Amino acid sequence: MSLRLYDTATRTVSDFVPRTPGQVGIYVCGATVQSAPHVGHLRPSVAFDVLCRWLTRSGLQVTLVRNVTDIDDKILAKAAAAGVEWWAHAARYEREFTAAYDALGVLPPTYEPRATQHATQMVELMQRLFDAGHAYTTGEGNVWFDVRSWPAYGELTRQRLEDLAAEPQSDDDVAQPGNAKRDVHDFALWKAPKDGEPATAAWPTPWGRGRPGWHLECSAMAQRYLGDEFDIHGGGLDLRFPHHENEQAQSRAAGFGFARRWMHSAWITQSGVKMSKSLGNGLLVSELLAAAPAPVVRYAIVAVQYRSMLEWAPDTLAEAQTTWERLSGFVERATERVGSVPAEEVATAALPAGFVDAMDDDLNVPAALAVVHEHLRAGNTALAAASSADGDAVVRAELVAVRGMLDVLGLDPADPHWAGADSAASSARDALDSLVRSELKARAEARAAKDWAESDAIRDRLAAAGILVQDGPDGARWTLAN
RNA sequence: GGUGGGUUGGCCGAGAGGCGAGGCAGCGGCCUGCAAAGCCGUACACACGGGUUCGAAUCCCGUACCCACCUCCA
Repeated sequence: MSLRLYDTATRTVSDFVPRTPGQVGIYVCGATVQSAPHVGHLRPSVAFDVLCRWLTRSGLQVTLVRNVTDIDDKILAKAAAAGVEWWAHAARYEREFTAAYDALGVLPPTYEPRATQHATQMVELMQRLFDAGHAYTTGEGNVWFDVRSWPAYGELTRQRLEDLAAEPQSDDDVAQPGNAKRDVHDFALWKAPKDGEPATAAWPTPWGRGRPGWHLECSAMAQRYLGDEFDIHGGGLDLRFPHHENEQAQSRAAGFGFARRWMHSAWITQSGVKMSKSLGNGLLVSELLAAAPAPVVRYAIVAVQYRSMLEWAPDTLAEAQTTWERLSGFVERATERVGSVPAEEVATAALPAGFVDAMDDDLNVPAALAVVHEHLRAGNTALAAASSADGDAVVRAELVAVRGMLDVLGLDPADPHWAGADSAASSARDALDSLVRSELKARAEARAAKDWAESDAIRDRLAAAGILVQDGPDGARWTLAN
């Protein structure tokens, strides 16, 4: 295989060579489950889902770790404000994130570790840092990483300590009076409880009770599930600094190789500006799913290369909907013509070379979709003719090609995930089909008699009931209006 | 101040020295009794100013504007 991927550390696209042949380990920073998921959270979810699908399709065995940060300042603050336990607050939003991922067709990770369940690994990591002289404590529960002790600090994002803003970091990183950090840029490995925080939000360590720093948890969990060194570390663009820089510093200072490659997904913007809840321009996933079918939302996000800003324009969803109906319409009509294709065949058939090349080029999905559209046209053209052995062979070949390519993008319209095919809906559809067919039979007779008034009356009647009729070379077919 | 990213046609969005990506919307056809779907064709581009080159949207220099990270952030 000749997959090439961008690496944030080197800022170049280079050949992806798995650390262990045939296998790939990926760590992606997941959500801090402090509030409902919004459209911005979908970008890395979908981007790394496509990466994993492509790696799998390319024959690699993927181990994906996506963590859940279920303890942090905001969770504690919001839970306190709402008068609920912090862990109840976290659990609630973790469920919302899981539901959002599932709705969008994001395949579950191999492991989904929670920060609160890995205090042991974090203490072990801190001990290594103390032993190596890179950590120090300033009192009960407060443990810091000593950035001056690690000359490589800043290498991931090419920051020099003296160039960083000299102001204090977040509240947590400001040492208490009489409790001074050695350097303002030293970051928290472990945080002492603040006044009023529940006792359940602190864990014992040799340096006092407290809770995990945000950066430490990822380093500890990556090492726990992927080993000392692994292939790819991913996340959103905003995590590069300080989060990923700090992760790399503490893991390497502890003697681990850590991530061999860094990948970051770009923003979803509105009028060029990053969408985020703090700016009040974020769209909740629940709002999106109320506005459009889930695969339409996924298409809108998949369709842009993951390192490019994705502009969420007023008609983004409408456009995605049109395209999705075109894709799913072909798959439906082709399947009616040549019968359903086994999932196994879709998942293993050879993919068009142009599609493979595009995906191998740092997941150039827009270019890959251009290939999908080529095959879509070819399939539709074959479908426009009346059924014949040769023509149907073309239809089937294009159906397999289109579904295979879309499957890599998590967008195969015939995937049961999108069908919502429970047996009740299915039998209801069968019942409806027999009714509609008798109407269509009457219409066909009227048309044969050139009784256009009657023919159109039947079509109008069906349309009023939400059933659209389309005449084709082999007779009429019907679909439900959206 | 430091570190990065960007400016492509009405909109979205690939490309990255010569072969008019693709999609959506528009326009014109074909097919159809009509419609829908589909197919074919088609106008409108590479922020600005210089330069290199036989040839620049792509390379170089400069300018303008936009965005992001350096607090929490996907």
